[in-house]
Amino acid sequence: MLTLKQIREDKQNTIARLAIKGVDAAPVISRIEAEDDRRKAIQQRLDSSLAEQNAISKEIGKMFAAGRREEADAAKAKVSALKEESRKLEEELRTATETMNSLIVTLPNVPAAIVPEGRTAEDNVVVKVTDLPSALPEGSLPHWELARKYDIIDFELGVKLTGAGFPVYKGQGARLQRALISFFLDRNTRAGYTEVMPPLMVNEASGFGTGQLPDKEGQMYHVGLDNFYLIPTAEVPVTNIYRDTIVDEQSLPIKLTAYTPCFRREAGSYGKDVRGLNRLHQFDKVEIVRVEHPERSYTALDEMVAHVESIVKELELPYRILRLCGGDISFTSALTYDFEVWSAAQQRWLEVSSVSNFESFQANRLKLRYRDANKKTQLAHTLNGSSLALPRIVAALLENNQTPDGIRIPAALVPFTGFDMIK
RNA sequence: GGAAAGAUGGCAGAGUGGUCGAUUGCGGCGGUCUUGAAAACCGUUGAGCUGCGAGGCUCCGGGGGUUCGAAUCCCUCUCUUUCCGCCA
Repeated sequence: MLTLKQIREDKQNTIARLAIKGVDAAPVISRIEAEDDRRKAIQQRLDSSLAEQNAISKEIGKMFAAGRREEADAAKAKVSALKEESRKLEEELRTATETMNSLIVTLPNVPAAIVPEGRTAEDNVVVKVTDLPSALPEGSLPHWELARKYDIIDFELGVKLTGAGFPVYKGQGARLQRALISFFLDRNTRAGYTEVMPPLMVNEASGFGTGQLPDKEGQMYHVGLDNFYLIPTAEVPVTNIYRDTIVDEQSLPIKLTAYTPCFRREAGSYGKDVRGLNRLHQFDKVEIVRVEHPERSYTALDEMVAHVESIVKELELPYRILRLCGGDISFTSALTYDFEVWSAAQQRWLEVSSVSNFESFQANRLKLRYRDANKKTQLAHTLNGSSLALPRIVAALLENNQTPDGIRIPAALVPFTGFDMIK
């Protein structure tokens, strides 16, 4: 969520830039300001009432000690009256605060200056694109047919065990999954990210911390008996490590990487988008997360993009990098780069990574702060990105590398798979 | 799953109804001493809201209650530890 300070002190700029996300923030901000003014006024009245109650209560203690019982009884009556008043004020304060907060959380993060205008994915800016390979030979297959041909991914078996979107990886297919996970973690730790292995279920507080709750409740699997949620991404447990914490300025940047399965209900998805590995309910992903000093978060974002790019290159996949436009960027992000790899058989781009700077938007909700040189606490900046998500990488590898002799494994991956062809 | 004990500041650990946002120790920071360091000594050291400021308010696991007054009493939830049971 945005900070009140940001909204009030940088009002015109906030309104102007939120317009890039297609949001008319002016009316909401006016209401926030009014509610905040009301809140402050009530709080002042409440505080002075409480201060008086505290003072009198202390006096009462002394009166009793001195045996002045009648004076004490009179004072008691006075505090009772004040208490009645403060109960009402507390109620008013609560409603004012709740109203204000419920308005603030409707505002998305302010996009960075270089976020392009636009409403749909069509308006995203292609920052970089590699050459596309020449068309695949006659008789080339999409990955779901290759998966069957080589018996490496069994979608029907997953339906039997669980349901659609829960594939079973077999033989070289299973080994390829494990190899990719190891490969990604290896490259991330080499780049200075510390590996963590977090829980795959989180409590409500963590869901709120990264903003999945309350809005996207329906997108997560919920374990009712214990009130836990299956994580939709490692971002949730890993970022929540820093919920309600104050870190030393010297400890920044904090760089973490985690492999986890991800669980998503994906309610409402259908058609070609969900074919094969394109969209699953359970999939594997390696994530990178950074906690940064505000002055360095955009440098960090560039580093992360360069890092992810280097991995995609090692996999020898054609790719492009997009800077998302105002309409396509997520609610919480200030600037996002998407990586897409080319699926030769499907003739379409597949998103495999999304790298974002949230500035202090997430940190404000998390209460993630650092102590600066003046010992003041400041909100840190958070960033994260996929490095990388497996299914669509696998889809592209299978399709792009198919040969009459089998599917070729890129050289960088061979040490991890232990084979160079899927046959 | 059953039983018992517990949750206090970065950590350890006092505090069972009033002057306690909290004794003390460790750690951290600043200083004295020293060529430098260590030791010793002195000082300082939680967070949030509000106010130009002085200051005021809130927070002792979460929520609720009793009381003029709650870290302290009551209810409830969560978690931790120990014992028993079960178990990869």
